Amino acid sequence: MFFLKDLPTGQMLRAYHDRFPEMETRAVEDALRLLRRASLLMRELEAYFAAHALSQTRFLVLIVIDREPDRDSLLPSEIADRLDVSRPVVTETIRTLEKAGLLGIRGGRDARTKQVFLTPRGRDVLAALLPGYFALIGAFMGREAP
Amino acid sequence: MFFLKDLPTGQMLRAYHDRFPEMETRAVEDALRLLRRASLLMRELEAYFAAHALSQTRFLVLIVIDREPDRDSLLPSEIADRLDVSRPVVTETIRTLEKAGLLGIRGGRDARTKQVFLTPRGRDVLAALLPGYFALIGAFMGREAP
DNA sequence: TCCTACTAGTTAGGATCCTAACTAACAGGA
DNA sequence: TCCTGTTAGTTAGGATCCTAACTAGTAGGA
Repeated sequence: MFFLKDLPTGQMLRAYHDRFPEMETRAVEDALRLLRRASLLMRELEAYFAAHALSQTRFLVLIVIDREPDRDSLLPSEIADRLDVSRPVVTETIRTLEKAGLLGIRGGRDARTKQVFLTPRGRDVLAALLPGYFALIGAFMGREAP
Repeated sequence: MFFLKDLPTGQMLRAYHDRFPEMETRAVEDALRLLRRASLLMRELEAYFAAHALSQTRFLVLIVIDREPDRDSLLPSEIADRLDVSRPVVTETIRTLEKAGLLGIRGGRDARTKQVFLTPRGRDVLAALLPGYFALIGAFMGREAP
C-alpha cells in the first residue's frame, strides 16, 4: 500500500530536480500515479471484502483454487507458489477459511501434504462475491484517473 | 498490496465471463495488471527502505515535511492529512523517527499540538536516500510491463 | 465563571504480514 | 537397513496497520 494522498506538485518536483538532477521527473510522476491509483483500488477492494467477512488474501486463496482449469484442489505449496505471500500466511489463511467452512482438506499422496478444496459453501460464497467484485472494478476503471 | 503472482489466463477469464456475463473482461484485466505492477514496485521500494532502516511510511513522513515549500515543520494532524494512514500510525511513526534522531519536536502554539521538523541528521538521511530511490523508480519504469 | 461540545493526540486491542527456526516425512546412497 | 540431505508445513516472535476508546486542552455561550 502506498500512502501518499497528494502527489507532489510540479513545484515540488522541480525543487527536487534541482537538488537531484539525475532524477527522471516523468518516470517518478508516472510511478507515483501508478502507486496511488492502485492503492485507491486496493482500499476499495479491502473494504468490499471486509464487508463480506473476507480479506484480499482470503479471497485470493479461494480464487486460485476456483480458477484452476482441470483440478478442484491445490496443495498449500501450490497456493503459495501462485500468491506473493509467505508460507506462514498461507498456513494461517487456510486454517481460517477451513474454520469458516469455505475450504475442506483431504490427505495428499504424501503424508506431508494435503489437498485443499472449496466446499460447496465456499463455492457459494465466492459466486455471491464475484459479481460485486467485478462491478467494483468496472466502476473504478471507468472513473477518470485523478 | 496485491498478492496474485500470475494474472488469470485468457482461458480463465473466458470461463469467468461465461459464468458472469456482466463482467467487463478488459477492465478486470487492466485492473489486475495495475494492481500487480504497483505491488511489484512497492515490494522493491519496501526492500530498499528496509535496507536503510526505514519503511515506506517512515520515508513518507520525512518526505512530506521536507517537500513543504514555505515551512520547515508540520503538525502531526497535517502529516495525517497528507498521508492515507490512521492517526495512531502517525503518532507511532513520529515517535520512532524521533527516537532515531531524524525528527525533532517543538511546542505548537496550542498546548495540544506540536511542530514536527527534520533534524540535520534527518535531512542528511533523506538526501542520502533519494538518489537511490529515484534510480530504483527510473529502472522499474524503464522495464517493460510484464 | 463554568458547562458543554469540539479538537488533537495517544493508548489499547486485534488483524495481518514478515523472517527464522522448528517438526515431520520422504528419498537415495553406503 | 540406516544415515543424510531435502521437502512440506507449522510455530514463534516481531513489525505495521486498523478501529474504538481515552485523555487533555480549547472555545464559546448561559
